[in-house]
Amino acid sequence: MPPGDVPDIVVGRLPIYLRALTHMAAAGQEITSSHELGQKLGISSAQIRKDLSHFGEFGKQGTGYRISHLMDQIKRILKVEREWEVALIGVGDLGHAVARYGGFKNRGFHISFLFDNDPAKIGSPIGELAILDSAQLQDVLVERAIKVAMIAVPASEAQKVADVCIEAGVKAILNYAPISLTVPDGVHVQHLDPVAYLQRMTYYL
Amino acid sequence: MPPGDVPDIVVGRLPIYLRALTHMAAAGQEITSSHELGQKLGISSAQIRKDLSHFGEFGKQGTGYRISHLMDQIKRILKVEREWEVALIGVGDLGHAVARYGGFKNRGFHISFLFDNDPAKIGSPIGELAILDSAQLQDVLVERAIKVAMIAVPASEAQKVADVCIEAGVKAILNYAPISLTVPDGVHVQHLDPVAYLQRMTYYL
DNA sequence: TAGATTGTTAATCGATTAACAATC
DNA sequence: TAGATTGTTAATCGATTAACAATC
Repeated sequence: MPPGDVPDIVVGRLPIYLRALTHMAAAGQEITSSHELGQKLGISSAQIRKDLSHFGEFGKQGTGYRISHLMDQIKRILKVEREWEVALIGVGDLGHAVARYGGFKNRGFHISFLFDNDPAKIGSPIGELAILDSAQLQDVLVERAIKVAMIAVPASEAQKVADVCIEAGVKAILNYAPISLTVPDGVHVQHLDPVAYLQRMTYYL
Repeated sequence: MPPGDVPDIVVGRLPIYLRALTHMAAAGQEITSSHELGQKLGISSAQIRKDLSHFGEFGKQGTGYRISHLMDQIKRILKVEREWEVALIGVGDLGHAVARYGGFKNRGFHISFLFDNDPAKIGSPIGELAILDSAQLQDVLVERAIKVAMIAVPASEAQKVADVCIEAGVKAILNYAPISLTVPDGVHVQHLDPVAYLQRMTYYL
């Protein structure tokens, strides 16, 4: 099935399904149903079946879904059955925490490079990685064919950093800076602005 | 306009508009139009006008929107013209970074309490706040009538912590743990799982 | 077999867009 | 005034849901 045929919003739910399935599997569960999964996530069972039907047939009538099989399939669809090398630009408090965050392991990503432009930080290690000079950013990204970057620099620098990444061939950017990045077609951005999510909830209070 | 009449997805865009307007204002700009704002955000001008029309009339034909006025109105709608006291539960690497994050200031939120269950951390300060014992969580939340919480504990504890928060009257939860929380009606949750956002992009690579 | 659950179709529901009168 | 842009209506587009035959 060609990517263009699947709505964005459906693709966006696949990681949620995968996350829930991972927890079920970790708890030793082997089989689930669209009904059970939907109840856990607050999504209708019909929607889950419809979403999955965009990509193939993964269940069995009367039984449901074998969790390990469905996980494998979703990983394949999302292209996270492999491990993507990720560059993290900006190693302040937040970037530091992201660099040490254990949650990328086994979910398709591995932070391979850290960059900062602060001379005091360049060369010092975080875990097993040394912080590289941002001046080398473009060269390293090109040479290592990095496609995925996370930006954790101040808002005032985020667009500039994004431009360099894109110029170097990066196609997916996770942006921690509280600013909307402008990118050309074919480059994907996701914004992780905690305040925006909080504001979205206070409306209802 | 009663909240029930406004689609969630519209409410979700207001913080994005507010963020973009804030940047324009910081750059000294005083007036904008739905067309300009839309272009910056990759959203159609019609959608922006339609979204805003759910809440009132904030612009002027032929001119556009006075940025400061529109910001005030959106802040009022989102209820962030005030400052919400927020409790942060879990002060590991990530929680630590969140606690030190300067980006909440002037956007409607203020971290007022830090909690952790690690005896080695309890009592030690981060900035101006001391880390409190999680055993006091429920009492403090009730006593101070806290409505907003951020959860940055390990996935295995997140649901338990959320349950305590909800029991204590919290109505909005920002969840950093990579797990889907189950909450009753009337309680709002937003999940900030960076890997889910990355996976959503790798589909297209 | 009887019960359960899938995958899919068609109907419903809701969101986005295009167009334009109103008006600054 | 002439040009620009809003707020709103109606049309279009797309997503969700309900229902059910297929089948494990």
